[in-house]
Amino acid sequence: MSYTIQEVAKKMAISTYSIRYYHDHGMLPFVKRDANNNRVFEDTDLEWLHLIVCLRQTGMPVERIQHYLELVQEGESTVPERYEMMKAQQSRTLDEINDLQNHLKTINIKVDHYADVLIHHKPDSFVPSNIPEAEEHDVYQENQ
Amino acid sequence: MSYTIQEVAKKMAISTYSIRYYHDHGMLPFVKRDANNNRVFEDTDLEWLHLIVCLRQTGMPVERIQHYLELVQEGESTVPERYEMMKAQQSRTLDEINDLQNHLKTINIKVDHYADVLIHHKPDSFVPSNIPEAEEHDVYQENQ
DNA sequence: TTACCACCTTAGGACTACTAGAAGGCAAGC
DNA sequence: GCTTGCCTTCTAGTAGTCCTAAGGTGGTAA
Repeated sequence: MSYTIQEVAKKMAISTYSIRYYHDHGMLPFVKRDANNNRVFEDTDLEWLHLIVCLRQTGMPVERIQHYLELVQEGESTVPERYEMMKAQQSRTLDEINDLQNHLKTINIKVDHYADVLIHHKPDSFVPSNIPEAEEHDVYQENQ
Repeated sequence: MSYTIQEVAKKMAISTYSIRYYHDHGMLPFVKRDANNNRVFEDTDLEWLHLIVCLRQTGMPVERIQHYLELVQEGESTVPERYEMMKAQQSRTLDEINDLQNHLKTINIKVDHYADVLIHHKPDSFVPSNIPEAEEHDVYQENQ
C-alpha cells in the first residue's frame, strides 16, 4: 500500500508540516518520490513514523530520535544502547503519566468547585490552588 | 512564610528562568520585592504558581493562562467561563494520559524485545514499530 | 481551450515558551 | 579587601511547529 502525505497525516493525527520536517531531517530514510516529486509512503515508512511520533510525544528530542534511528540502521551491535534509551523513555513516560494524574486531581477540584458555585450558589473562593504536601519536590537541582 | 526564587524553583520542580518568565508576563501579580529588589514569594504566590504549573504542564498555552488569571481577579461573574475552561482542560488531560498510556505500550514492546535480544540472544528485528489498529486516528482535520 | 480546484513542492519567516549567557549589585565570611 | 554566591536585568538563541508565498501538476467541466 502507498499513501500520500495527506493520508499519512490523517492516519497519524499529526500535521503535514511535521511529517516534512521529520523527512527533511533524515528521520524517514526510505520514503520514495513519484514522477512529480511527491512523497510516497509505504507501510514500513508508517511504522517508522509511528515510532517517531511515539518517542516525540513522550518527550524525546528530535536529535535523540535521529541518533536512535541511526543505531537501528547500524545493526545488532547497538542493541545495548538502544535498550538503555528505551528503558529511560519508559521511566520518563511513567513519570509523566503520574504527573498528569496529579495535575488532573487539581483540575478536578476546580471543576467541582465551579459546578458548586453555579448549581448550588456557593461562594467563589479566590484561592487559586491548594498544594498537596505530596506534590512537593525536593530532589530538583537546577543547572545539572 | 517567605521564599526566594531558588526555594520556589526547588519546591515546584521548575527552573528559575520559568518563574521569572511567568512573573515578567504578569502571571504572578502579587509577588513582592525586598530592599535589594529580589523577588519575595509568599504562600499565596506558591498557590498561584502551582496552578500555573499545573495548567502549563497539561498543555494550556501561556496566553490562555493569563486570560484565566484575569478572570479569577475579575470576580464571580466570570465563573461560567472559568468552568468551561477547566472542563476543557480536564478532557484534554484525560486524552493526553490515554495517549501516553498507548505510547507506553509501544515502548514496553521495544524494551521487552531488546531484553530478549540481550538475554536470550534472539535476533534483532529491523521493524521499527508495529502500529496497532486501534491507534489509527481518522478524525484528524488539518488546518482547523 | 480555458478556468478552476485540489493537491503537491520548496524556501523562508513567525511563533511559543523557554533557556542561556553576560554583566553587574549586594551581603556574608575569611 | 576579596571571594563566593545569590540575586538582578537585558539580550540573544533554541526546538519544533506553523504558516505563507510562489509555483508545478492533474482532473474536470463549461
